[in-house]
Amino acid sequence: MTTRYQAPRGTQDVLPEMQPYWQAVLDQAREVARLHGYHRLDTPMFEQAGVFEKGSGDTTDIVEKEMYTFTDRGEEHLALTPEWTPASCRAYLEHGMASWPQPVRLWTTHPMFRYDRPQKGRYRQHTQFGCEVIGSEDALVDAEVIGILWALYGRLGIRDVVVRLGSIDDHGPRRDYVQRLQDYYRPHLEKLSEDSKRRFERNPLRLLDSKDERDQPFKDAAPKLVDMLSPGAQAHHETVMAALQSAGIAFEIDPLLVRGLDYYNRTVFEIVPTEDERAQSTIGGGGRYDGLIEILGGPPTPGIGFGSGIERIILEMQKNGVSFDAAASADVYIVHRAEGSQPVAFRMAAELRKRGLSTVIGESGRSFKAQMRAANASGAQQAIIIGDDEMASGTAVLKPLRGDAEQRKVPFERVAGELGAGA
RNA sequence: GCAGCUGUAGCUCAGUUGGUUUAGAGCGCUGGUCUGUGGAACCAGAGGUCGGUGGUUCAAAUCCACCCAGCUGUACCA
Repeated sequence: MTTRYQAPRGTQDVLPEMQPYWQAVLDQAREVARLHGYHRLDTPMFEQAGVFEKGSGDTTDIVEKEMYTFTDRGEEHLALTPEWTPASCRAYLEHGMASWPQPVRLWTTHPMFRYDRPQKGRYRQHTQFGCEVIGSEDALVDAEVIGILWALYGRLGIRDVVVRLGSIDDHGPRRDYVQRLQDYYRPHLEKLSEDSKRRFERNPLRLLDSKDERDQPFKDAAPKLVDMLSPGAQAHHETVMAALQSAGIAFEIDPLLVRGLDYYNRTVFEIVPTEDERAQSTIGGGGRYDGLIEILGGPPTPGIGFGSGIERIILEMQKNGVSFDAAASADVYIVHRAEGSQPVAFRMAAELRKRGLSTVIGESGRSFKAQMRAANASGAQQAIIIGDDEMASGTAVLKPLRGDAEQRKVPFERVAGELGAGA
């Protein structure tokens, strides 16, 4: 018994029946990006690991526990892309995009790799639609990228989603806030969950994000960052909200929204289904990262962007009842069974394809009945029948498979012209 | 990472308190009834070491242990 191979844990095959969903998402993503004036950028599947270790932050879960890293034969320390933002910033610096007209608006669809526990909507390899705007600190750009996702989901038939919006201020003022937060929690430290005790030291902001029962009593009275933003961040936040409001984008302020990446400042957001309480239901999320380019060795340069998981978008589409008719696998199906019919069928198929008709040739050895069944199942509009009589007379039978039209005889050399003309 | 649930043909599932040698059904697939005409019907066939390994037993799909995979929640995140 040979072992049966299977797709690696957390990866999946996208079967033909699912391709219409992918095609729809990819098409609409491209269109929405175009409508907003974004340029496509593709980056490699893997990068020097430092891009993420420095860029994403080496205490983040993504880098600490989830990154696929490896050393190649040349002793280079590499990582499969776990998120796109640092990669796009690396490309921005490497290609001197600072000398392009600012800001630079970029988009992509890119596979992402994270070594975490697979579940529905959570995979070790998934694909994200991502947009980044580098070189602008305008709050209107924050609203713009949120608007891109909003437009995309709307075009794909996804209803009942809401933007969760927050601001986590700039890095400087945030230090003061974190101090206050720790002062608040310090007396209660013993009563907190184990996770939260750890958070207290390593990432105090996440204290507010806890879902543990024991931590709930302390959350309400805790100081909220959105209530004490620095003047600059406050004005920025208000501009974003006003813009979203004017565009009719449904959002709610989430004072507890803290995202897992170190580089975020000011605007952070997620888009979630209104009704769905699942842990991994977020379909898109992002935020501002004004310090990131500098961390990667560039000049101070503001930026903002998001990622949205295509697999999760498709799950939402299905929940919203979006479906696609099974596509016909051919326009024309050639049924043939006669001495010497193979070259005739083969050549006829080539002629038809030249005229743009997708054409499939039946299996030479099978009975007429079997081939006709296959022709019907293919969804083809027309069957072409070539048997002994046809070979003798040099004419093929054209049999419409869908309408009421009668079948007719057409000389071999005119078949492609007859069918192609109507196409 | 932690906790729980699940695992029998390609798919959806039956399988009685462990006990008849070749483990079943529907759908799908292939073929036939109809060696030249699809959609319907009928008939037949192929396809499973019952997730894997080891153990208990005269006997395991059924009981036990471990492993693998999927799902659910949680930590995180898209």
